[in-house]
Amino acid sequence: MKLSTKGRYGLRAIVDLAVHDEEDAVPIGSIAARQQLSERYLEQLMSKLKNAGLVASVRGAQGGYRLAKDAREITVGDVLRALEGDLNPVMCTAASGDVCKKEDVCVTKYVWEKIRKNINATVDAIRLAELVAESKQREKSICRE
Amino acid sequence: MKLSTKGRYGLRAIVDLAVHDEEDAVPIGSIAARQQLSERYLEQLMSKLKNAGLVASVRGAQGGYRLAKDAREITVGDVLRALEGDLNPVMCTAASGDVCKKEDVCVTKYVWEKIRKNINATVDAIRLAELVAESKQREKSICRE
DNA sequence: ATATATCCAAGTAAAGTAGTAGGGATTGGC
DNA sequence: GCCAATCCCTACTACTTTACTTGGATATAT
Repeated sequence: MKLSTKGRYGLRAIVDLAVHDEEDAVPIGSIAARQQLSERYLEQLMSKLKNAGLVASVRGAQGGYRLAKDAREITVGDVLRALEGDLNPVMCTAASGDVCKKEDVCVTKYVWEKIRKNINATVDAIRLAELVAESKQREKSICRE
Repeated sequence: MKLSTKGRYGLRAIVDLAVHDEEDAVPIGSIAARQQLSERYLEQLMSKLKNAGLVASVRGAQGGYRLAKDAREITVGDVLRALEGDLNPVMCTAASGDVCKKEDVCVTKYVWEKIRKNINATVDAIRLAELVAESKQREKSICRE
């Protein structure tokens, strides 16, 4: 019942990107340096975020990434699902594909369904913009001295 | 972000035990047969439930397991934590041990904390007795013909 | 051109999962 | 007392997943 590094690193990365998303595109290298992540690994995570339409890339020199939409329009749920796949504690409640055959007999399904809904509602209620605001706030308070 | 078979099988097993918990202790073999689980594997799960004080064992012939307390006093949270350990999406919010050093800088911690609280609140709100009642209900409706 | 970037596809060591296997300890019924 | 049923405990193992690393190809500002 753990989130993998994909979700953990990836969320930190997109928050970092959003914080530094001004005129210029933000290269992976600078995010990796600030967040102390492997550059090559982060590359793969950004690729997932791009495929999900959350970030856009600018290739070539002076290239990098920027948010594909406003930080207020991106939820933590969007980010985590892009990185981790379905946020679903057990497969038998999965939206897609092979559903459990014993579903009318199985009482525990009710439990998994409830957990699934709660997790998704929780992460969908948090917007990237909130984390960005909080992050900028902290940065400021550290630099005040 | 998946629950392992420990949690999935174990919850089914303790519900089954609770349903059949009358005069006699219920042996692992009969639970395994009804739930179609490996007897030897289930043994390990029952051992965890026992260590957590949720079930009690009766050794020797005609032995088996029974609930250590009333099904109304056992929550799904108790069961899942006994089987899976902390229901915690990331370690840095763990109650015990090595806490993340960057906790005052890290905005994502807020997210993990929120998920953790929600998951635990969800599973703590479901009592074993509810699942037992539901399970008996279904059994009855199947046997009615 | 060249340096700076993203992009794409494999490969890999370490850890975790889902069991299996072997044997020991208890106890009810004969 | 003996046997069968049962729980108990520890190890082992095949498989899968994770968390990267590696090697290169492609695009573009200067």
